[in-house]
Amino acid sequence: MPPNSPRWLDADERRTWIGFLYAQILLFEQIEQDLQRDAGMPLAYYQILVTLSEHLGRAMRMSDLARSLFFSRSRLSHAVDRLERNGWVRRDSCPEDRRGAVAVLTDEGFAVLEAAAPQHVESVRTHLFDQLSPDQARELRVVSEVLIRHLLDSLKISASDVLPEAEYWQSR
Amino acid sequence: MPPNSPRWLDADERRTWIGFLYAQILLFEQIEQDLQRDAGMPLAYYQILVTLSEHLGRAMRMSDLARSLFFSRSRLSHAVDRLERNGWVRRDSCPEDRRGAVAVLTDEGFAVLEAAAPQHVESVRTHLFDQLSPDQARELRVVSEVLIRHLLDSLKISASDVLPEAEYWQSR
DNA sequence: CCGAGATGATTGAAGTGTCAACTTTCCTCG
DNA sequence: CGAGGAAAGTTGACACTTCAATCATCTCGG
Repeated sequence: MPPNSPRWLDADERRTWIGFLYAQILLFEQIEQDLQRDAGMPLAYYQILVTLSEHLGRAMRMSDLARSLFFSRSRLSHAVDRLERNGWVRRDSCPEDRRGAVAVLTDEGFAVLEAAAPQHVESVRTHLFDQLSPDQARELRVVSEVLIRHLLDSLKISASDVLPEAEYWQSR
Repeated sequence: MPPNSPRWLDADERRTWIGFLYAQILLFEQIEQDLQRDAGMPLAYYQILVTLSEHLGRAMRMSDLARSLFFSRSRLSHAVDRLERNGWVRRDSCPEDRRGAVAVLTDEGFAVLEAAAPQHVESVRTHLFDQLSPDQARELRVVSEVLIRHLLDSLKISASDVLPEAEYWQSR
C-alpha cells in the first residue's frame, strides 16, 4: 500500500495543501466560535437539529440520522444524550423495529434552532460568501462535489444513504 | 450584532455551503484515518513535528509554535505532554526568558516523522490532487488564500505571526 | 526602582469524539 | 422452526480540545 517511491508534492502543491488546510481550520474555527457564542452548541449539534427539523414529524431513526451526517452510531448516541439533557431532542421507541430508537426534535429544540439560525447564516455569509466572487463560489462548489464523489466511492458509501441531498452527489 | 433582517442563503449558496462542509469533513476524516493507521498520531500532532523539523535546531518556543499552528497555548501544552511521553519531543528551558519553554524534536521523533511522511503525502495526493484538474487545484488555492487573508484580518492576527509561510498570506 | 499589568506556560475539569465490547432484535436459509 | 449472522443501539474507557484559573516572570511608566 505505501508507494515504492512516494510522489512528493511540488512547491505549488504544498502551498495549495497548506493553504487549504489552514483556510479550513480558520473558517470552521470561526464559524464554530460564533455558533457557540450565539447558540451554545457546536456545529455538529446544530446539524443534528437542522436535519431533524427538515424531516417529517421532525423525527428520524438514529441510524438514518447518523448516516445522513456521516456520524458513527456511537457519536450520535453520545450527542443525542446531551441534546436530550438540554431538552432539545427526545428519544421515542420505534414501533416497527423493537431494536430501534427515534430521535425527535422537541418544540424547545425547534425554538432554539429558529433563534440560532439567522446568526449562524450571517456568520457563514460573512466569512465565506462575502469573501468570494460568484465565480469563485461556483468553483468551490465544483471542487467540493468532485471530492465528495471520490470520497464516498472510496468509502464505498452509496450517495443515496445521505439523504436528502443525495441526487446532487451521484457518481455519474 | 445580529442583523435586523438576516441575509438568508439561496438554494445555490446552500448547496455550496453544505457541499464544502461535507467535502471538508470527509476529506479530513479520510486523511486523519490514514495517518492514524500509518503513523499512530492525529494530523495536529503530525503538524507539530513537521513545524519543529523545519526550524533551526528542530526547536521552537512553545508560544511561537502555538501561533504558527493556530493552537491555543493550552492545546499545545497538552499535545506536547503526549509527544513527550512518546519520546518524540523534549522540553528544554529557555535561556533568555525564564518563563519560557522550548520544544525540541528528538531524533526518535524525527525518525517517526520521516517514516510517516511518504504515506501521508501519498494520502493527500490520492484524495486531493489526483481528483482535481490543474485549474481546479489553482482555484482551490486562490479561494483558500482569500479566506485566510479575511480570517486573519478578522481575528486581528498579523500574518507575520504565522511563520514561515507568512509572505504568502499578506493582506496586500 | 517598584508595582501594575502583560506575557509565557501549565493545570484540571468538563465537553466532545473514537474505539471496542456488548445487548437486543431482526433476518435468512437450511 | 431455529440457528447464525447482521443490524440497531448503547456503554465505558480513553484521547483530544476548550475553558477558566493559576503561577511565574518580564516590561514599562512613574
